[in-house]
Amino acid sequence: MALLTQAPKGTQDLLPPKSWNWETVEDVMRSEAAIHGFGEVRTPVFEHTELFLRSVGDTTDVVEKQMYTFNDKGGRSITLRPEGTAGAVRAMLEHALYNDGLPVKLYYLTSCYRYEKPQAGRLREFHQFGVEMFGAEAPVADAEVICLAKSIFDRLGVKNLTLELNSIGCPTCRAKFHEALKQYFEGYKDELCETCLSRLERNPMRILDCKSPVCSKIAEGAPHILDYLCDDCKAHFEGVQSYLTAAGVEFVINPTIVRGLDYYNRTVFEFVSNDLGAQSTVCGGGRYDGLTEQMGGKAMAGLGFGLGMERLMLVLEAQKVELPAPPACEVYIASMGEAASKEAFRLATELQRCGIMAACDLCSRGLKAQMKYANKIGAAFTVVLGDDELANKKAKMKNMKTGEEKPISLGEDFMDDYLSISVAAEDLGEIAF
RNA sequence: GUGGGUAUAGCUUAGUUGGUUAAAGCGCCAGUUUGUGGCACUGGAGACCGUCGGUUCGAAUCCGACUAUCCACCCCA
Repeated sequence: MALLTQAPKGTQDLLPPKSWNWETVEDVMRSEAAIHGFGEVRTPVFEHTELFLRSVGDTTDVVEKQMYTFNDKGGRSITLRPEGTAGAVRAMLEHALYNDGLPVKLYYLTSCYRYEKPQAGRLREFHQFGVEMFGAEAPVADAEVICLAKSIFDRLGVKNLTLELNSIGCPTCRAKFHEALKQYFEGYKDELCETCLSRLERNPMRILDCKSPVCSKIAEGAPHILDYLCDDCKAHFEGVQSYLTAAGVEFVINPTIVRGLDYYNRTVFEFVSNDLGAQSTVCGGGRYDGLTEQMGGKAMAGLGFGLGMERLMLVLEAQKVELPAPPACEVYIASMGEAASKEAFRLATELQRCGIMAACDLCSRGLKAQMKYANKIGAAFTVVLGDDELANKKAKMKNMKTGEEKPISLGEDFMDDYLSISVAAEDLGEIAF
């Protein structure tokens, strides 16, 4: 029974008026993306499973245990996208967008799916705003992408976000670093937690990220990746920092940032908030220069980020950030009797055709109930229609804030009268549309 | 996947040591001189007390399992 009346675990319905807040935030994102020259890409919710194995990495947790994978009726292995980058890269390569000039700049606002145990800021269906840039190798590109995220937060008025920055080098310098890490942690084999012991062989960098007090204490003395960067990677990382500084963007270097998706190299970054629970990363991203080639396409530099919509909304809520109120009804046309009901509907329709938010009775309610309803939906004006008004082709338009009533024609002058009354009220500051 | 908290109207909650028709506020609907909202008053609808099973003469209340939800680990956005 609950199957029929309860949304699946880890999913959420988005309802008014909250959905209005989402629209507002999404509008800011679209607008900032456009300002920075990014165009929207919409890719399928599902892709061939192989795509994620190759891009995200077949030993990552995301791929190993969190994907919604199934066989379709044609026997293909299909997966609901667990993140946005893979599909965007695939689409970019498939349609050879690099022929349109470089860099290619794309953004998306989509749902993603991961089979995890839900908790604060972590759902099975969640939504990401993300951007991807291809064909730009210079450090300034990293800064541009980071600045785009930053400008979204700034425009929304989000406070207390820390930009944490790191470089995880290229495959060459990372190999040396892995060796150094292994040597260091081998010395603490008896003290490391169980998961970290298994990480020691597979991916020692992850130990740096462990939250257990013992491991993180040990990790404090571990070698820093930054000391192992090759000359090119070092120069690139310094370049990114200098461009960020030039743009006035503050950041802190956090050598423990380790992204859990295999495709990252060089620059990685996160925007973290104290207003969230354990899932404190609102936005995370970085560079993935080898990815296009690894996916069998043209070798191109690439970078981008994903920004969690649900987490951002949680931060906005926690910080009580003021967002614009949903648009309210401008005028409600009440009516008594069938003839008046038709006239009310006709007038409401006429107003709506002019882009004015108008409403009339749809529930056959009494006048008093209609007025109550008008008040409830925040109508700035009401017009009451009865037999007298129909006979005289004249009615009164009431300003719900001041209670003042002004005559309005029901004939050809209706729109003119309506506009002059509403504009006058707006000029007086009595209402605001 | 592992651990802990919670589960009573749409929402927020009360429910005494198990004891009749499970309560309140908000919200919703309708009235309070049959043509005017906000305020106030009156009334109404709305709950198989998460589900199943057990203990008992009797369970919202005690026990167990399951499910959902929240939080943390893990992982990440």
